[in-house]
Amino acid sequence: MARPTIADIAERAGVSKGAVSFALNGRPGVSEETRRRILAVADEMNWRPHRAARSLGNSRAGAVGLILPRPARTLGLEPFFGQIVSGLQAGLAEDGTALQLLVVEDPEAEMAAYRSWTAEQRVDGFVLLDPLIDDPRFAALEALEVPVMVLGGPLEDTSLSFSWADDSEAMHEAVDYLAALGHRHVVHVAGMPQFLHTKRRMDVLTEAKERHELAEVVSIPTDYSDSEGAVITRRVLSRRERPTAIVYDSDVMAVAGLGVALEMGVRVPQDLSILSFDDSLLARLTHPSLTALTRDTQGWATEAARGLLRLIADPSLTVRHQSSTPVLVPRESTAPPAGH
Amino acid sequence: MARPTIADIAERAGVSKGAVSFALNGRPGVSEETRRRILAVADEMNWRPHRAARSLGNSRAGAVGLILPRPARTLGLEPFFGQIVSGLQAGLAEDGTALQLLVVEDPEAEMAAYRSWTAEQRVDGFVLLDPLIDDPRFAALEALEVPVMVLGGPLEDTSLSFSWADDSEAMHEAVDYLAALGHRHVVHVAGMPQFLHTKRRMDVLTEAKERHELAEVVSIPTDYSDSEGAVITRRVLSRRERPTAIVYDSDVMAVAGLGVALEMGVRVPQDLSILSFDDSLLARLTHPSLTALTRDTQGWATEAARGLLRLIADPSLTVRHQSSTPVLVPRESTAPPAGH
DNA sequence: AGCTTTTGATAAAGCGGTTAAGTTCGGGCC
DNA sequence: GGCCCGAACTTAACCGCTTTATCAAAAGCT
Repeated sequence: MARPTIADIAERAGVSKGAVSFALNGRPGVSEETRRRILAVADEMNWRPHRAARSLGNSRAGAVGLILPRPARTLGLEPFFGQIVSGLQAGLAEDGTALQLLVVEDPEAEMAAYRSWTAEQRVDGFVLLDPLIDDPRFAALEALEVPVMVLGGPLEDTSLSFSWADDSEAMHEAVDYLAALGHRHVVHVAGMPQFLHTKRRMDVLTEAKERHELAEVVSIPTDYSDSEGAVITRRVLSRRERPTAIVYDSDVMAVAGLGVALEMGVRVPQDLSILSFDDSLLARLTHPSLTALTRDTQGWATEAARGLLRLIADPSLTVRHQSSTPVLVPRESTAPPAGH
Repeated sequence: MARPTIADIAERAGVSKGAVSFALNGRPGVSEETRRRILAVADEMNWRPHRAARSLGNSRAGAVGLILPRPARTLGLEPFFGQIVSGLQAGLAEDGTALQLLVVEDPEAEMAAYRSWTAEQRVDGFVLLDPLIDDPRFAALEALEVPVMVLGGPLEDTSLSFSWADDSEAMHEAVDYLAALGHRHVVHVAGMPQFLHTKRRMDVLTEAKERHELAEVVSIPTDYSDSEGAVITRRVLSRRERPTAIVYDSDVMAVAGLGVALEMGVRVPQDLSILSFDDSLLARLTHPSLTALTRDTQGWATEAARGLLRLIADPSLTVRHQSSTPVLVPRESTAPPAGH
């Protein structure tokens, strides 16, 4: 038989459609006995709710959107995305909510997608990655009045919910560690400067210079690509006065940087310490393996997903969640500088 | 104003709901003039079709499912998935179709998801990864009568559509190359033996032994993890008679293997050639960089997505598409064996 | 002119659920 | 006994869009 509908069940169980709906959704209006009978029939007929029909009725799409404004290839390159996606997925699955993915090429397309998915009621909410400084998306999304969970923060001047990890604290830990090892010349190969977390990391570095009386501390922004990571590394290692330590904002760049060091005959960690502000298989597989700030990205995303579900259930909420601070995992790529 | 519906448009344009529907969907039943007027009104009111409502009517969900039976963390580890996902996405986006992702822990959950998503009409079709030998999913999916595009093949004894790349041919190229360099002892660190493509690669190797009169050729199956890759490598490099070349079925394992070689003081490529049957950033970032069989994974997925869309439009079709064969890209990790 | 087609539009019936608003009925209470 | 009430169901409207049946008017044909 084709898909059974609640009408079929109703007929078979000898009750009305309404009663079936009550029974199946566990709400009052039917006796326990009737409920059991209806459930038995539904089960026997192998009934499943029709998503679209349900959505039409109660205006819940049963899905949330993740829109990534990145060149499509980065998705395959940055392990970060895979972890985020599977983490979100795990959190949403608890509720039977689906994750809809869209990769777009530019910010305009991203905004257009938020608008159309909202208008089409395709999703019940969005997850937003990489909040920017003065992010124009915030106001637009607030105007759309759609539940949004931002992965990053903390955010001010917005009613959007967010889940953040304390990058500043983590960066402190990293710099303190390098300073304790005796490093005085540190370069920070940063990510995109418009990203909120990039800025926060850079700020910590500036401040650390005074605190630890470091001789040199520079943050150099990049686009996160391995090639820029390599270029910058080559440049700073070519200067008369080399840094003795480099902090990279992603493991991809750190690995690229390590490659440049080897290529230039700079020994790691004897001549140069390398620290990655992002951990993944990549950081563990290299030789020497990379000291990294590690965190449970997947768990973070799962938490965020749960928050978003709460938000969808009660849009008046504002969820502000702090996940665990990244932790320094020392590996082989860091050591005291030569002559220390 | 809240979401405008076609009823609002109809009222404003002074026509019936039906006429509006005809006009918006570009089908006959309204005059050109009326159509333009209706479209103008719709545009002005910023109307968007309500997905659920549309789906209810014509039973198209406007989404396809990708269900991954993997431990969630692999998603973040294997660049392969990111490329597949973004590739599929690109193909589906051309049609406004969405991609729904689900990561499940085991094959039972996978099958359950196929069933429930089909029953709930949540998706119009599925993309299937990693076809197995005598894959039990095929029959189940055929029984569900839902459009399916398998990434892999070629498949026999099934009506499912597939898009494949010629692994055998690629493996031939790899082995021929190693043989030409003078290698006689080759180890193949394979993937999961139940995977169709793993088997095909292993078969080629067996056959190549005779063709090239190689002294030793073994395929050792693994679970694709970096740790197994490392363990196997350590084992074969510890034997009295070492292989002079190792072919890895994934770049993650190849990188892990490279690490073991370095750790054991085995020089690459002087003492050992390493070839990866999978290319990504990973293979390029290591030192030495890895010779790899490379292919346009993303493009492959995009093609497959298009095929699936055709299939959804006309379920009587069977799409059998062959994408380009992986190509050998020599890098620094391969060379003639010592003393050759 | 008289009749059949074609064209352009309408009204209404779903699609498969949810839900507000009845309807029945048995029981408790005065 | 009459009245009121809550529990257990039923009815029917509705969600937004598609589609079929219907119809009036214009156009085509002999």
